[in-house]
Amino acid sequence: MLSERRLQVLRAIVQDYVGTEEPVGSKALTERHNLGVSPATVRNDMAALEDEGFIAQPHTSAGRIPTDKGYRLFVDKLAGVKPMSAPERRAIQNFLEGAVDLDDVVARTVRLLAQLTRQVAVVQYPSLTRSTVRHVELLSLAPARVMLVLITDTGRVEQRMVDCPAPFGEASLADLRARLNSRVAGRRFTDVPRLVEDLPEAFDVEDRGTVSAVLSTLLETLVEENEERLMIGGTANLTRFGHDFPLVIRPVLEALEEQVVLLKLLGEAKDPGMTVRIGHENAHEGLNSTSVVSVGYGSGGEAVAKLGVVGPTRMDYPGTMGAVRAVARYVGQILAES
Amino acid sequence: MLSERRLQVLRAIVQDYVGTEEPVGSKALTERHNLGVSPATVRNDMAALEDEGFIAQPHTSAGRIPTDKGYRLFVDKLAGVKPMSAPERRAIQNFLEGAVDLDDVVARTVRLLAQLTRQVAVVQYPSLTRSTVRHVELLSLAPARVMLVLITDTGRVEQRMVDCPAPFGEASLADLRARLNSRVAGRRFTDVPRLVEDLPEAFDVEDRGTVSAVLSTLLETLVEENEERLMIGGTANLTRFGHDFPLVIRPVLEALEEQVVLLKLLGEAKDPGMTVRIGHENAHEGLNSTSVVSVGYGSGGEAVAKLGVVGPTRMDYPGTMGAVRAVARYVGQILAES
DNA sequence: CCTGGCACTCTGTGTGTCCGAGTGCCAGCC
DNA sequence: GGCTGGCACTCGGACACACAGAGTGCCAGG
Repeated sequence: MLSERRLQVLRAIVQDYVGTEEPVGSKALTERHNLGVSPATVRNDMAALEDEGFIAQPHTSAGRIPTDKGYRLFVDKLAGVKPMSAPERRAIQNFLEGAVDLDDVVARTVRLLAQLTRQVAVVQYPSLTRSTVRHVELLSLAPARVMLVLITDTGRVEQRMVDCPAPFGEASLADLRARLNSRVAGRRFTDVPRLVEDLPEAFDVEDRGTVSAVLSTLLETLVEENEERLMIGGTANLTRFGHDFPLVIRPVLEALEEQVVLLKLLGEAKDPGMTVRIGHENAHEGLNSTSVVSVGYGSGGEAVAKLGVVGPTRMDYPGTMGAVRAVARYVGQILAES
Repeated sequence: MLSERRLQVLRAIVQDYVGTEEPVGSKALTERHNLGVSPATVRNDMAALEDEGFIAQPHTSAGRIPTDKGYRLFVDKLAGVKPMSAPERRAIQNFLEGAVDLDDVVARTVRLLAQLTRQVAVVQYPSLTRSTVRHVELLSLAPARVMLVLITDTGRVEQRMVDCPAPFGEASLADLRARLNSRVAGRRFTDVPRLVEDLPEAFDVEDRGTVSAVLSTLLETLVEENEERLMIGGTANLTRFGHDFPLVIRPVLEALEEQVVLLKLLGEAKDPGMTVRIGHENAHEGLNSTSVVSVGYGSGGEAVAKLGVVGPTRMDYPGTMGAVRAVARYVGQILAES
């Protein structure tokens, strides 16, 4: 196990490197943090930390920079989450409260996160699978064409076309609409399948085909997780990435355009609390030089989606985590209220 | 007026510079394009072109690069639009035909444009103001709360909450729904206001407040142009921008995140055909080193929205314009079919 | 176990030189 | 009058080199 002082040295290295973006040497360390020991001692500690793989030298006779493993230890053991100040919290709340609809909530959240962390923000739309049905609407657009509109408790609206196997009268449609809503309104998505299972039986034989078609489209919509949308913002912050610009930034931009990748990224974070994935811990190769801080958020106690930021591994972890957590909390509140 | 040969020289300079990204000198020009004259002659022509402001030298004793004015002349007079090849056209069509809904159409269009042009693609969602109403749905969510859902002919769905001044019964709601739809379904947005003007009069006094509230929300939704959304993609292509990377790319990324800026950008292009804005012709400062190629598209003959690409002023204009035009045409087809 | 000292190793920077590409101009030619 | 070849000039990029500065590892002594 590493001695207490060595951990302190590691912490100091991470902090300085994050601040200066430059490899940090033993002398500078002793000057800026009063460790109470000489540079020579620190050098010994550094050598030990390097042996353990927590820090590395870009080249001989340069200072040290933390490795992914070093950041990991820093995040897990050496640093907490820096809480937002009261004025900051108030600002967050004010900014989010101005939102007029779900799109706006998400858009504002992205902006806010990007601004607070000065990094790339990613916000997933509240997921369908965990929310509840507010209302299902059926519209007859043509004799054999029905439009299905699903409205969720988070204010999200999904619409689908249904081609009917047989013409479907307005009366039947109204009947189906009423029966459907009385069964599923207010219920969780996961409960819907068994609640509507026997619904076709209540209809005349000639209508059952259409009813089944509508129901299966509804169920499809409910489980269609890959339809999950997300919004990103703050990509301009990528320019603050580092010196070796184009090579690093390119794969990141590419990854950010792949919704699938991002959804997987957020989805992977199983931890109910905050998840930090550092450098190579990210499965996607293009993100190997980035860290992802993500957390679930939701209306009420339960998480319905994730949000987070993507930034260089050399990031201010405590501050970023604090901002992410605070934003998630307030977005949850806003969603619960609306 | 410039002689024919000088125009040829300008065209050659633009083509070479776009290809190599390096200032082009007189000797290289005569070698690669058989102009039938010697380098010395070309130098004289270059001097003339420089006097007129069509080309410039980065420094003395370097080759020339086109100025914004030079590109402008090139686009207006010297180059046409390069049509897509038949296989390319087929590929576009196939790719777009796989789309399942409006979001998907737009998403695919963005991807396609970004891939074809290897630049940043911007696609505006079909605008509300020019399209027609397919259906208006009203749902009663609480005694004094109605949700208004507007479905357009392009498949777009907008929803709004309406707070009613007085409780509103299901019967009245059904009545309003029926009357509303019989009047506005299939009509253009711009016609709606006068079509519903006298609608409140058909209702009991106690319901008129609510009817008015619903109507005014509907009208708001119809004219709310700033709610126009758009989708962008291919930002990874920004990395191919040039050498002086971060300085140029940063403002571009920032501009791209400002929907307002982009909408204005597309909106400014008044030309019914294709519009090309080169460098400083763009009002937004951050885009002064980019060119924007945009065009309207729409279901049926009429343009309902715009799409385009943003790239370095040093871009392949004929090819880009060809791709943009072709994509716009096919998207229009797809929208008309669905 | 810490410390001061010392020799060593790099990188980044600045200087000087050189080469080549490209220019502008001029005199001559068609 | 316009095109051409020739020539002197300029400037940026590449290369070599020296040098200062920061940082290291190691060792002997407290």
